[in-house]
Amino acid sequence: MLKKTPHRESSRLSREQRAADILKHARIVFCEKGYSDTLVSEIAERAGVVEGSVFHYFPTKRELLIKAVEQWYTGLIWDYDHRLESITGTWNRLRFMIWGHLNVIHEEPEMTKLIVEEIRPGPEYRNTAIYELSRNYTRRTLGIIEEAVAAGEFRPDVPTAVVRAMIYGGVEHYAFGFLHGTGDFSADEAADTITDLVYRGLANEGVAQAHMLSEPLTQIEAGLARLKKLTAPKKPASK
Amino acid sequence: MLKKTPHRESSRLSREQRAADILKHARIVFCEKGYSDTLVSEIAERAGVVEGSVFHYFPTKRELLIKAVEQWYTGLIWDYDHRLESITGTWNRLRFMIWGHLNVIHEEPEMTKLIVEEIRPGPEYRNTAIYELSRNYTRRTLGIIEEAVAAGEFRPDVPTAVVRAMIYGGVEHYAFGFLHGTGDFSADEAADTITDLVYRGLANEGVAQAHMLSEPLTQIEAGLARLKKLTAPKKPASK
Amino acid sequence: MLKKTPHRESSRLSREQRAADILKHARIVFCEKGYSDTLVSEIAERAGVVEGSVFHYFPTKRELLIKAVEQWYTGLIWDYDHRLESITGTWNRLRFMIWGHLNVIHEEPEMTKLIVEEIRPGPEYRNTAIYELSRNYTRRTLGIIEEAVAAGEFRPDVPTAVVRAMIYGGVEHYAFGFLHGTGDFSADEAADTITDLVYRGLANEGVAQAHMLSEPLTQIEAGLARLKKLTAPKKPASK
Amino acid sequence: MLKKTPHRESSRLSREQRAADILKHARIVFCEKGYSDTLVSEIAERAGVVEGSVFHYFPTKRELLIKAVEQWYTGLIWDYDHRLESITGTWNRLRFMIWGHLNVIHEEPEMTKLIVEEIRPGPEYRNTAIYELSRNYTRRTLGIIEEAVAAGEFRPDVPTAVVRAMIYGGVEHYAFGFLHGTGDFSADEAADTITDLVYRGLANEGVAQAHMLSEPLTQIEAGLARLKKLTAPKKPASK
DNA sequence: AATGAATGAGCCTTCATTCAT
DNA sequence: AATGAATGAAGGCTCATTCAT
Repeated sequence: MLKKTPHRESSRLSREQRAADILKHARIVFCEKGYSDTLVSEIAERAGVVEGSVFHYFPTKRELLIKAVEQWYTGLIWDYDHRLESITGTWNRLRFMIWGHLNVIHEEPEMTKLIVEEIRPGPEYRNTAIYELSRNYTRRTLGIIEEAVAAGEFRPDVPTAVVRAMIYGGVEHYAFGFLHGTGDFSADEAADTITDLVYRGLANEGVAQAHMLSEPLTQIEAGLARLKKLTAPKKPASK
Repeated sequence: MLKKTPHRESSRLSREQRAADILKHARIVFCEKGYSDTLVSEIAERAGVVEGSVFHYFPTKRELLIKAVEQWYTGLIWDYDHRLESITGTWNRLRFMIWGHLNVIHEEPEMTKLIVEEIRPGPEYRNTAIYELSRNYTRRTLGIIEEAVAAGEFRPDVPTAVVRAMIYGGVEHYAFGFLHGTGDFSADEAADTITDLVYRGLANEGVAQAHMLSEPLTQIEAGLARLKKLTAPKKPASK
Repeated sequence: MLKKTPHRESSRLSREQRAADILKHARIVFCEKGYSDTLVSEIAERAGVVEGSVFHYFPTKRELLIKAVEQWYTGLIWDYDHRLESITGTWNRLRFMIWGHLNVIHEEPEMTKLIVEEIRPGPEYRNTAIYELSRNYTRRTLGIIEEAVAAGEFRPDVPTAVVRAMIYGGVEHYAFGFLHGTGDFSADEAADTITDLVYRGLANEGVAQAHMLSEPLTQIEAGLARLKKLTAPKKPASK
Repeated sequence: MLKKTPHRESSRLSREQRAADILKHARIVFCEKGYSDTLVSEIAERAGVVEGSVFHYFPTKRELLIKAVEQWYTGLIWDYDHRLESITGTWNRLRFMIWGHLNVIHEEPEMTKLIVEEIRPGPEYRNTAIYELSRNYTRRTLGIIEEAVAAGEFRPDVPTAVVRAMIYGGVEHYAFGFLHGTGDFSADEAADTITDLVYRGLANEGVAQAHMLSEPLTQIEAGLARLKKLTAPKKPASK
């Protein structure tokens, strides 16, 4: 109750800590209310600072949104990217990419909506780290396909850009109802179905039979890998 | 208390004509500026009526948007639906559906953006004629696939909902860059590629043998699937 | 289904009937919604005419309100005024006036609110038939008091204007909570209490005892009169 | 997107000072024009701030009205309440309460109208500080009466709620004409008359004998009351 | 007499952003 | 670095009333 305390009692934080704090609360509020229903004043309030302070760290509300999502997305991509490394086999790797996307949508629908409906359509999307990260990440999918083509597992004339569009577009379209509060879906089941469809659509008929035989085996492999994960130490590196 | 001088010079139109007129101009302005940058006053001005008159016919700006898009969309669907009738053969019919979607995006990118970015994410989408029309229309695609399945042309276990998602989601994802001012695409070429991919993914050839060969493994698969169920529910990737 | 029917099928009514019809519906809507929440368009709709027609009969919405209330009020006053005639004795007549006011409030709270909160505070109140009717009616109360003064039953120096204010103001104040949805009251009990209080306040102490003795007797008289009403033919004259 | 140039020349005030300032000017304008003829923009202008600033402090125009009146009313009640303390004697204290009410109406008719015609009928009245203050204040009047009853100065069976209604309702009804620009009144004379009337109505003198004399009749009275109950409930006068 | 399309003035309200302190 | 009072441009929406037909 010392009257001399300058400004409030807000514990002195370093510039980075304060910014991160604001970012964290911004993300929460944006998720709860959506971009345009979010008031900067509410973010400020929850972060324990005044409105003006938010603008010290972030020039505009929009920038705040982008940075908040970027921060989250960076950790996410890093995580998934890392987990991909330990997976082998075209089918399994493809499935992981597809499952990952489905799973993020399922676990973090609000963040997904923010990206899909706010960030992406925005004019500045292409200058965003989200765009860059997302490009790099989906390129993994292309890489998997290209390797399969090189190995003769997939047809040599696969139109990779279209395939990528069908995978990611298909996943998002499939999950649209869930994102808008209608129904639910299983990421695992959907991942299996989609992977299968894609795999069949791309498979080289010349070697199709052999690979189709190996398909079930790779699934067993994948299942065992997941089981192994459960017995190993929990989440070794999360963000 | 306030005296009004109605009528000015604007010709007296019937309710329907006036409403249609306003709708037409609304569509133009919404396309040019997007929903939130559109002023009702500008729509009124272009339609040659005062702002109040717009609200005489449409209770809110949002309703005006929906009705304007609905009017356009109804004509569009009618047109495409009609053209489908004269096309025969699974591949051709499938291609027409895919090409149609690509073509609309290509020819009317602003209307597409309005639907994809404004109408669809809106809370009232499901009560919209657009939703209904669009459902009926995409059901044609399912119909084509189901008929091909019945005829033995496609595999019997095709997951139609996923296929539809991949077709329409794929198309929209593919055209995303174009919609946002980056690059262009050929509706015809893309239609060919996508149709091909889908057709191959669903076609029946060579599947029989593979299935017979893989049969002994299905029991192991089933067991693994049960294990997967047990490991999956625990949010593996939620930050 | 004859296409030639001019205008709608609205049965041709005489000017008076049409006006009365509009008035009736106006009263209903005004009661349901209050003055400012009532739309002229709704009155028109319920009366089966178009908006413009309402303004053929009544120059403004306000005038419509006043006329609607006047019509109702005229019948009401006529009714009560008529019933007063058959009542004798200062206490009984006073009680009837008080009970009447309480009873109207209790039976027609919406109309009461309209008069108290919309009509009376309005600038044109004094030019209203409601004002005139109401003045004439409350003058009955003054008459009763003056007669009692002349008869020596009440003190000679009774300030009649103040008494009237206390009676009517008191009744309205007492019923205020009920009018606004809080609680209820019994018109009969309140009438007894208020009449008693007024009577005592005005009674001539010189003859107080005698009259106080006769009080209970006049109540008996009144009660018998009411019982008689029940056995007689129902509502002989109700506008 | 829009650049603003804040501050102009208006001196920077503390939140409380600015709010109080706006409140003061709001009260003035509301009194001059009445609630609905008051423009928020005018209040802002007089207070030397922009319209938006008013809404920075008060969420709605209505809230502004309520707060403005509350501020005034609080001071008023405090003042009168304080002055009551130094007055002794039932008659004197009663008269002060009555005179006070009359006096406020006479000195601040606009504020009175605001309360009586805008605040009280409003749906939020019961959650208002005005309601609370007013309740507490009029309870003083009840206190005076109850003390007089306890002291044997007033009859033991005084119906306090009805008396309060008659006092306050009577005062307001009496002053109605003045409030609406017709005539004037003397707070002092009216206070005397009303106090006298009330006092006589409640005083104990001569009552004892009358009651003793009338005792045998009370049983008949009670019986009749029961009969009355049976006849009353049937809407006797509802048109 | 009846219609009903058209009016139009202006209200209340929003909220990201600024900058003197 | 942090504050927080002040901005201000505009925007959607209302609805009684008019008058050519």
